[in-house]
Amino acid sequence: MDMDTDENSNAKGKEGQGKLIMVILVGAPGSGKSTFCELVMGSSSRPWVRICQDTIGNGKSGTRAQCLKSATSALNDGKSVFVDRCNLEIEQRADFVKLGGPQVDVHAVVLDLPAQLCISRSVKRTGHEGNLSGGKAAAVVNKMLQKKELPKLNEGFTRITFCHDESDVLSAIDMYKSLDLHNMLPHGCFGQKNPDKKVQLGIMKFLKKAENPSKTCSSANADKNSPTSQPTQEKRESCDKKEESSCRMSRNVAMESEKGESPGVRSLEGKITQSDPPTLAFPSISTSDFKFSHEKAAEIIVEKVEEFMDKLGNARLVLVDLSHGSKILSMVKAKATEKNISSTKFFTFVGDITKLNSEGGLRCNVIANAANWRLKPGGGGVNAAIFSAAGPGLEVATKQQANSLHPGNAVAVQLPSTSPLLNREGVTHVIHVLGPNMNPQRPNYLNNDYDEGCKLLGNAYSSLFQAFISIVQDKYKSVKGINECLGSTPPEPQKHSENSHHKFKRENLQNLEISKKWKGSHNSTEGLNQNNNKTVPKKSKHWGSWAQALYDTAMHPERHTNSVLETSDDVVVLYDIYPKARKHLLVVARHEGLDQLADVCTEHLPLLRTMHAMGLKWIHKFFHEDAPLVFRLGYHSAPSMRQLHLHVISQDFDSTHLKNKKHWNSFNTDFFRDSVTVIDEVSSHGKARIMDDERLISMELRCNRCRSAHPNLPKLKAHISKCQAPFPSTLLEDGRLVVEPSNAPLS
DNA sequence: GTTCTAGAAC
DNA sequence: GTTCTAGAAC
Repeated sequence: MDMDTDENSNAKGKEGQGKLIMVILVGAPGSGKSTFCELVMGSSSRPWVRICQDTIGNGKSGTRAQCLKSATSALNDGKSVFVDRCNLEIEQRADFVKLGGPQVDVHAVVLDLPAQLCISRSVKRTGHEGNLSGGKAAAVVNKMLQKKELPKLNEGFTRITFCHDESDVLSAIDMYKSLDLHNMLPHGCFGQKNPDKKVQLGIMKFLKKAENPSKTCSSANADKNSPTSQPTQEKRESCDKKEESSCRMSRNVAMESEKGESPGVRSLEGKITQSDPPTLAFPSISTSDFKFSHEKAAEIIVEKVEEFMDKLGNARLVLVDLSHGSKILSMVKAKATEKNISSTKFFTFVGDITKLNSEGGLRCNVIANAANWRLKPGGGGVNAAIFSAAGPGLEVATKQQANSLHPGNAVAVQLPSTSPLLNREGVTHVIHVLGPNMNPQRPNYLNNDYDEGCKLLGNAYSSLFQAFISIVQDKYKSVKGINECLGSTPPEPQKHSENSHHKFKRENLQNLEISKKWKGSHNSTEGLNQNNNKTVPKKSKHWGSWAQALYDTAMHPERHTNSVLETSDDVVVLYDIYPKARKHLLVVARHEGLDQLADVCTEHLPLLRTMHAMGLKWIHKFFHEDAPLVFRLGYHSAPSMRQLHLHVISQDFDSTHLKNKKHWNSFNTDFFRDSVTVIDEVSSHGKARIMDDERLISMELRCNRCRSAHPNLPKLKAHISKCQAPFPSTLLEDGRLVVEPSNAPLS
């Protein structure tokens, strides 16, 4: 977070000279709003008035209207104003924002501190005016945080400062303290950590979070910055003040909990703080539904844990299992003891991985999920439990990272700010891991090939632990979107951006994350992409001579009468000369300059609909003349041939021209953009989503019906010629698959 | 987009 | 030895 007040205030000082400031504090009870105001007002040369809804009612509870009135009159008196109320929802702050104008800058200061901390402060609070104390505090804070809507500039704020921890808060206090009557703070968004993902997609930008200057300017506070950290230490080491004792404590925690004794409700006592060591809780991978040998798995777990010991720093790994009699836990524990692995850094724990904090008193900022290859909720066991506990946001956030996972890989997903798993359990990331499968009933069955299986399981744990270490090493290394903050000056934007970008790319590859890009045509976006994300291809693409055939046909259909089936003002229809299925034709747009899907925007919607309708018309012709076929209509994310063309292709893929992986995957992964989806996306976002990641094309070969994997193309082709499984449900939705009416429903 | 072909994988 | 993939050239 940029708290570089000297430089910024000098630079912008003149701009808003003499203006008043209204600071709308945003934060749950116990987040420190009142303290913030008091500390600023205690030593500021600018006249401030604090409007506090808790006190304004003179004993009764105050109202928003009273606060508004009071704020207005303070501003009229030439005073700057703190609006000291929770203001967590847009609606709650809207009327205050309206008071801004030429004479008044409206700022938000967001005290987005850990829920646990707010709760513990609220519980302990005695002299607070709001009288929110006692056991109800936790419930109230949690409820309020569920509704939290982080402020955005487009609500009318000129500046938003996000504070995520004590040191952010102290820096922000210093910054506001330093304001006299004349200087102002630069406009924009500062310190945001969890941008709105939906918006982020549109203008994704990888940006290193700038070094936090507060670390230097308030270093004196940093050490004692832990009124929050003290209780934990005291609690954990209550029987012995010495360092070594914490090892024993940790071991005790593990051992005791396995006997069913809860270590306590630390969350409500405020014992859980940011100073808790970073902890990864993970289930045993592959030993449950995937029926992997427990003995072999235990061996691998301990081996991998040992391998990562030195890289952990103060971080911890915890193997979690729901059951008390867990065979895998006792095996792992025995082997770990045998190998003298530090029980501070690694221990086992019995409990529900989605309730480790609230029920087990074990704070884990990262948990691993034994995911399925599709990274979807459901199934059962840990996967179902984690997706359910995390709320729908996890699926959305996961989708933004990857569509699928190969055995042996892991992908880390940051939980959205609304996730109950984050707010209740303090889990910031879920790392999905896919292990090897020894269950013939499940995908990627290894047929008891334990050579391969052990290798994959080892890889799975390596990927998991590495992903965890990456999260710990730099919690700000994650993608930072800038959404509405565009146009504002990001704090020290160039300082580390390139470095972190490379790091991020490395991680991406390692984790097999598949990035989804919206190739925007907004100027601002392109500028950013060019500067900061070199992986986004430029809009203008060079087309080889062999790529011009469709363009030529579209522009001069009269020269191609032998191949063209139909011509209209907008499109030409022709058979693909190298059909990849029994029926494969192309509907080619005739608009000059419309080379590919990436060039399509809102103005082309009518054209897209025309192309789709033309495709359907021809499909219906085939229905009358051929064996029952199923069709799909769509575009390649990155076509080889110039000129926008819609593929209309039957789903048998029975063709000698289908010869390689690219042929298959270009029609059977997300690289293929369904026409229906494209029209939806262009309608709602103005652009279609482009998925031209090479990894999609090199993905394993999977049957388009039963999704079984096959080692090479001939084997896949042999399989699909026989497979009669129903198509995946996602394809059956919204008319992506076109089936002859008499032949429906598919099953 | 395809064809050709070296060499990896079986 | 044969099958299959993947990169270069067009």
